[in-house]
Amino acid sequence: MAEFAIASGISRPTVSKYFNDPNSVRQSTRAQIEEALGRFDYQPNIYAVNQNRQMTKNIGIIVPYLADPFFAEMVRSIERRCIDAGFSPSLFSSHGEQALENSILQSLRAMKPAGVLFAPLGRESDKAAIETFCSNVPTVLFDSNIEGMGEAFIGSDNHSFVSQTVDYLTRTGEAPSFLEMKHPANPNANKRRDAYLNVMKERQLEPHVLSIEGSGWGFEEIGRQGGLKILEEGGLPTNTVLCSNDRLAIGFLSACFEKGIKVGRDDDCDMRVASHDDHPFSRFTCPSLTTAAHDYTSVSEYSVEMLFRLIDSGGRLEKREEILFPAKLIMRESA
Amino acid sequence: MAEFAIASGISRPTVSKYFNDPNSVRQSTRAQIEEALGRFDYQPNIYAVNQNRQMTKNIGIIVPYLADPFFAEMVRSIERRCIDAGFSPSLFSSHGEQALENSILQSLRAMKPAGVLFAPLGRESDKAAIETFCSNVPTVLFDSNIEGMGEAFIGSDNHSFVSQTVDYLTRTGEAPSFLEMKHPANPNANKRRDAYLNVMKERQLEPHVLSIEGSGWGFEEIGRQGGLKILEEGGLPTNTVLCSNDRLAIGFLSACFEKGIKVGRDDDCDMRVASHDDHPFSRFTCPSLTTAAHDYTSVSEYSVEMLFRLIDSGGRLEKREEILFPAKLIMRESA
DNA sequence: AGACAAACTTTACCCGTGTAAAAATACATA
DNA sequence: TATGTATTTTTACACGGGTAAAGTTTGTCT
Repeated sequence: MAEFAIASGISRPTVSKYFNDPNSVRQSTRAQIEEALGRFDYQPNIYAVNQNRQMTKNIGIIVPYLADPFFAEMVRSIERRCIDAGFSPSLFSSHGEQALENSILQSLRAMKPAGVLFAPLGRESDKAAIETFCSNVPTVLFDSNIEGMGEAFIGSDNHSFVSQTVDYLTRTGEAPSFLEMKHPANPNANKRRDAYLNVMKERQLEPHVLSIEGSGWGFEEIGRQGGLKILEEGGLPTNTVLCSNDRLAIGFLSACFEKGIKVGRDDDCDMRVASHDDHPFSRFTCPSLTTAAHDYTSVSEYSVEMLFRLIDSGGRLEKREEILFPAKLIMRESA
Repeated sequence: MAEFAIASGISRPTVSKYFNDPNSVRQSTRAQIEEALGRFDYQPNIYAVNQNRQMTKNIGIIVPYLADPFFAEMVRSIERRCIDAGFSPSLFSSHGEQALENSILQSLRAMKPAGVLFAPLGRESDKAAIETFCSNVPTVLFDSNIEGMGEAFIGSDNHSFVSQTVDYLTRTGEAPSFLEMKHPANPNANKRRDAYLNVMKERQLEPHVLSIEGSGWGFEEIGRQGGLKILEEGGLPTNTVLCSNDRLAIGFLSACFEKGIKVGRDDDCDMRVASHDDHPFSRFTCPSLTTAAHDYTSVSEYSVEMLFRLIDSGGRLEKREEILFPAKLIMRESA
């Protein structure tokens, strides 16, 4: 940088100031530096910069399972917003493993990021490790809430998802049974089951929860296996099934297909299936999946904005904020 | 580190040596340091470390489109291997955009990584930018080859994919037409078309290439739209369709379903559909998709190993290596 | 026990940038 | 043109650890 400063005819501290914020120097100075930047291809050493800056311009993004296109889409949107705001996002996936989540937390702490956007594993998370992390690094949780951790949580309103699907299904046919994993990895699943029970009670309908076995993040296979078992045992109490999430539904639809059960809302169909999330593939299932869509845009936009607010206010919020976005019903062919 | 050194009773240079390689110090010294590490939670400042080390322990991973579960799976495997070897992987997705790919290349250069595993966008890539990058950073290309760039390329043998599916389909029924995007983003698509034409010629069969419109990375939607158009125009020359890749096939299957065309290998089916990649969701399509599987494990394992070899040999290989792994036919219900 | 190599300590300097303080200069306004 | 303020220059130190050189200690082998 010293060399470059000489070459540009500007002092090193001023050049340093320029790189921290091009607008902090006089217009003529800026032009002079940028002219020199055109001649030489100097760029500051990020390690030296980050060592000395009181705070880095890095933002950590942690998702529980990147092979799920839902998170991949989320990440795309979040990354873009971070870059546009002049931050450097670093992406990490826990790949469904607690050990990996913890080690990400540790290496992220070493990165001294300005802030972190964190979608935890959920049930599999090491609460103590997360609590320690959140007390040291400004963190906004998204997608999966863990009570009291992080300075804010941005997610979707599970009750809104379920009430819309239940109401729609009930209005257009038989009331739905609810298909879920017995031990779901993601806490949203529990909220959705509770919402289902509440909504059914309010509507004075009899709830039927179908809990299937399986663990991990291979939801499609779990949905398929569980679906096959239920269909073979003939244990379906209604002709309408509401799945906890789309990936489970994708597996369930494939089980129905294997068993020759026709899914859809036409008269000649045996069963209706609906679900939640608006997974990127749900439009391409056979039949296409009726579902409740996340407000992807709002969740990612608001998560990032909340993090920026948190960073601006020095890493602490007066009180923990929780913001939930409602779902939007997407009517397709499966129900 | 000075404080920690005093606390542990070991000199700072020795502690520094320990962190670079715990085995480089005497066993008793190591034990003493690790005992102190248990009492204090000191960890070296990664920025200071990386500023001074001649080479960082970072490895960059770039994929063209993270919302494609194929790449997400690949990344999982690659990350794990890097971590196990003591490196810190940094993941980037170009999200299908050339501008993003270029900016990733730039920020990666600033990270001075020990090496980079790079799956380029392909047709959309800025060849000049990539060439500059590769000449400055030890790079191994994977998935998509760009002639002459990087020190090595690890990928799948497209001819093996296509010859296996074509032979299987021909052996068990009508010879396939080939469905592809007219302007595919990924160079593998061109190789697959050429392989199809070659194989058909060798077998003395008449080839039929169905090129559909569409650009970008939303392959499912492209496959669906193109499929609908073809089916409506009745332009299908055979009752067997081989898709260039699974995502296209997923879209095509959904078009078939919409049009009431029964896909499968039973006598009452109208059409057979097969494809390539063994996409994580191809098992859950309706019907499940017959496809040729990537050797995910070998490709990721070998890519990482090749990169380590490249790093060990100082960033240059005697000659550029290209290694292709054959496919494995996965017979399911669609053909 | 003696000899020798391996490992460690001490000392000192380096990396490339942020940042503070004081002095000097540029610009804007009346 | 004088005055005040915004910028820049100069100077100096800090960050946290890599690494080299010289001297000292430890360990191993005969």
